[in-house]
Amino acid sequence: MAEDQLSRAFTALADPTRRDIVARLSLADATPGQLAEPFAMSLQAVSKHLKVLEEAGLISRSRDAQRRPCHLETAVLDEMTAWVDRYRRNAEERFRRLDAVLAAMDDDMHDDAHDTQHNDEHQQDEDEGVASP
Amino acid sequence: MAEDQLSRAFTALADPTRRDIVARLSLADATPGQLAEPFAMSLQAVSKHLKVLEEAGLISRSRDAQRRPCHLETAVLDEMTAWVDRYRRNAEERFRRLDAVLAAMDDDMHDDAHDTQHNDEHQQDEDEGVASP
DNA sequence: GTTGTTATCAACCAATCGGTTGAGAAAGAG
DNA sequence: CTCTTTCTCAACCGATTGGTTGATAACAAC
Repeated sequence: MAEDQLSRAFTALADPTRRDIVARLSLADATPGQLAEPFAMSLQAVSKHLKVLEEAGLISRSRDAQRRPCHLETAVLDEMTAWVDRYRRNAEERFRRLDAVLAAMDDDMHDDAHDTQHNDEHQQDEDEGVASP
Repeated sequence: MAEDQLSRAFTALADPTRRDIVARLSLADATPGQLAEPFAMSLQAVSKHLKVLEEAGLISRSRDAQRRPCHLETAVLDEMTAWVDRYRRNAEERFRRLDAVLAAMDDDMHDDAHDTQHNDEHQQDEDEGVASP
């Protein structure tokens, strides 16, 4: 299964039922019973979904008599946007540089034959070590 | 399986191997062979991962002789951050209002007994309709 | 043509996922 | 105490996942 935090978080949000739960918890805390009500599935199934969300760190649960109200935690959501945004920015920065190179080549076409050395596809820093099997 | 775009995208990034591929593609386009090289798994396995990423709309593939260079697409990454950020903001805005209510209650303690009606947990707009089974 | 390289397709397999039902724990109400 | 409500745990089931190996397609090089 998904071993690390980020894998658990993405796995959790990969399910539309769980995304709907997160969407509703963003508006108000709710008990498993309240969360299960609009779905055409058993309370036990929703309970499993909540467990997945909790183990991903996306929600926390307190206690109120028999009830176990669920609360959305935003820290892991932050980590997710940070990850996605980092690589989106990497890519867009790369495209921006490529556009600049193409523009320079276009200039040379109209200008003269300069010795342009365009040097895209260079390596940068890297984290998230090579995935282990 | 994951039927909608967002589910496919989150599912795709739920796997550490695929996240590593995305990370490297954010720096430079690469062929399946180049992408498979650092992994301790077969080229066929990586080819499957690329198929998942492609069907999620996260990468596109062109053609160069036998090679099928992969290119990271940023549009779906944008949709993912948009989704996550929306509900993170919902939650944080809600917490901010709750803090305000608590501060007002604290004021009343020091002030006098006013007829404060604090009205959190109200409903807002909602999309992502109730998930179908 | 044949050979070599690159990548995908197909079939298989163990493990996981998302649901079910049934039993039981935990707490308030009579 | 018993009864009800709320929720979780356990066992089961079919479908999907993530890997494997083997065959094959597509193209370059010879």
